[in-house]
Amino acid sequence: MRRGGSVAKRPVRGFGGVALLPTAYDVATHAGVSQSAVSRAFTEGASIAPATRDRVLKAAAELGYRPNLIARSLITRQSRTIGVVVGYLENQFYPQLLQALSHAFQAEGYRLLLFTSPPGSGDPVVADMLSYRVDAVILASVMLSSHLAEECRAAGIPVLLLNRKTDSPTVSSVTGDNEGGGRAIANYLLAMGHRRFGYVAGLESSSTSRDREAAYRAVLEPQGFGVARAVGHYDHMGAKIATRALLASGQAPDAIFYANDHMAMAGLEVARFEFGLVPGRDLSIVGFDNVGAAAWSSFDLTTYSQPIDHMVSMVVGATLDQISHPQAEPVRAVVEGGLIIRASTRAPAGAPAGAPAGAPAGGPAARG
Amino acid sequence: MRRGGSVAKRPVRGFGGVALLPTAYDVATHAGVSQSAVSRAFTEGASIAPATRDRVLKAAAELGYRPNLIARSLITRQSRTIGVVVGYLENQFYPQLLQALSHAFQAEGYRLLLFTSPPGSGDPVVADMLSYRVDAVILASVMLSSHLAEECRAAGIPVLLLNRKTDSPTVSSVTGDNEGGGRAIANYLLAMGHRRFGYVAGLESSSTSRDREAAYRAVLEPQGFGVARAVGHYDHMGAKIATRALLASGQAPDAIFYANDHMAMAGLEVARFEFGLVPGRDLSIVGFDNVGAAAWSSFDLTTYSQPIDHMVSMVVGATLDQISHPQAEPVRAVVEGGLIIRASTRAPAGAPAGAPAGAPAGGPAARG
DNA sequence: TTGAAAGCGCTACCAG
DNA sequence: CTGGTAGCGCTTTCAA
Repeated sequence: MRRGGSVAKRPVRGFGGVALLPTAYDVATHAGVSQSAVSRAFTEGASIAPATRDRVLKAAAELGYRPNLIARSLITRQSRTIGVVVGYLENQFYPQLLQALSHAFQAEGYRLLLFTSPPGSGDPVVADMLSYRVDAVILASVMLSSHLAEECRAAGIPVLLLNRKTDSPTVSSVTGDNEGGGRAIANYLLAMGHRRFGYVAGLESSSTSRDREAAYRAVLEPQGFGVARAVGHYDHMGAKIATRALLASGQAPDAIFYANDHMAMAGLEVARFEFGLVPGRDLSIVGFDNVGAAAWSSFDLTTYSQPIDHMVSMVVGATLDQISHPQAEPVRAVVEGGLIIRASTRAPAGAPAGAPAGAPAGGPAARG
Repeated sequence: MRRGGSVAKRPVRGFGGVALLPTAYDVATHAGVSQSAVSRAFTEGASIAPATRDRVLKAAAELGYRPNLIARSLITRQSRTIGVVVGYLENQFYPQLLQALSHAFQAEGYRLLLFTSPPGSGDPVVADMLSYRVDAVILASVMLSSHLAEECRAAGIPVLLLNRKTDSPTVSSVTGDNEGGGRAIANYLLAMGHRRFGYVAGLESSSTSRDREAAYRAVLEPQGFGVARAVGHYDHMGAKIATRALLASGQAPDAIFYANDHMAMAGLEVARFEFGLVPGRDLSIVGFDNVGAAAWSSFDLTTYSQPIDHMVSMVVGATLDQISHPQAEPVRAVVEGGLIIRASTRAPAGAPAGAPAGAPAGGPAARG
């Protein structure tokens, strides 16, 4: 006997005074069918007569019933929940990514369980994603300890890295085209006549920053050009400090590539407001990501785009694949972007610095 | 008999080839205790002998066992999950809020289930938070249909509005001090000698925008000053268009208050780059929120702060209260901010426009 | 302090 | 197509 057995129009109040939601059992009684029938009525493609179904749905609506996804998860062993770990949301790229991820997964019937890694605490907080039985884990811009990766693997939970790579062969990753971007930027700056180059790294530990820098140098150094270098820690203030160091040096670079737009915007401000330089005339500043604010007139930043929608659709696809085929090979996708030329870089002789922005070149592509 | 009855060192592989995680039952067998004992070992303050507990924990570690929170939720009727609905993350205020919320709730042992409302689709997506049995719902910057609010109430799920109010007496809310901010801004602009005022609203439907405007007008209009007005739709481009309309008019305002920083930054760009005006000299521009970028040198924006940490700790406290005392009165907290004076507003005669930024005045406070 | 047993609300498998 | 029945993995009585 359940709760005194009576069926109420509205959620029954339990003995503690807390509201109890109606269950499939209540609906069944109300509709005069079995509890199984109620389950079927709410299961896509289940074998149930339309009439029965309608009767159940009507009863459910009257009682304000909704299937309890917790109970469903317990038996289906699918929580329809994706654990997402993001680091810092200051860099606009990540909120944009998060929003796109959320929409894309919602469209597939999944929800995001959000985990932010507070400064110090790495794994411990993240680790209990496993207790929540998320169907997959997506790590955007966070260190993944190999221990956690191993635990996820052991638990059969797919791990996907977004905008980050790892050496571990068991985890999939989706990144922008760091190599292509670094090369494109170097070539473009060379073509614009620059000869003194700088690079502001994100974090030394970041594969993303390293890959961009390596590709940039791979173009410049063979031609005999050195690259002045500073570390901006992916941070607004850090990038300002790095820029000051670069610009205050004897042979200050007149072309600086930043590991991302977030830092490039900070650098541009230092050049403009502290050194009185005009970006696009006295020096060129280039970022990476093409975040929304890069297009604002305060920055008008030349950058290499990371097409968020493509990256997200790629990672969603890979995630769903990994969920349905746990033994599938991990994916390592590189999504091409394109050089977006704006006013922060020197224009070719004869053209005004503030020339119209170029369209992104190239589309998405997966590469081995 | 479970799964053939054998206990493995590592997660057993089920028949479908999918990894099955060890259960409390497996751990019990391995440790030579009952399954109840395993449960107790993982329950804070349960009655269990230290020796037993250690034995269980050791066995659990060997098997890689983690309690299944889904199963726990089913019986405790607490998912330890908070549903958070955010609208658009372009405005940096919301990522900041989200990050702070996430950290604060994580510290209390709760996780955030993220729901973003795709343009168009309002309730439907959000509605299945109820199916996920979230312990509470926090709505930041999203319309709450009274229908959904009612459903939550019926389900006994507390609803909290963050940075937004409603007329419904059953939902709690935590907002910044829109009235105090609007007044402070008006008084400050008056004191700086402005006589032609403008306001750029967010959305007409937004209580936040309306409250700020009303307070602003309540100071200005009794003194005989009108307020030119445009709607920026809380959007970068919308704010630019609104600003153009204001500045192109015959009697253009020389002091414009924007419903938030996100729009104020756009407006400042229009004034500076399209109208050749120098903010802080030719006109004053004021925002609301004090987002991170407001302090960047490109904007150096005078604004009224919404102290995120205080708002978040307030909403977390209220949420936990509502969860543990479902019949508690809804909270309506207003968190005071302070006027942050930067270079985007005209300085008093004699002082340079780019005077050092002032410190926020006043601290947090809850008011009825 | 401990183990056995009874569910939480649901899905999935049976017969019918 | 339908109703019964057996669990999913856990917490929580209840006796011992």
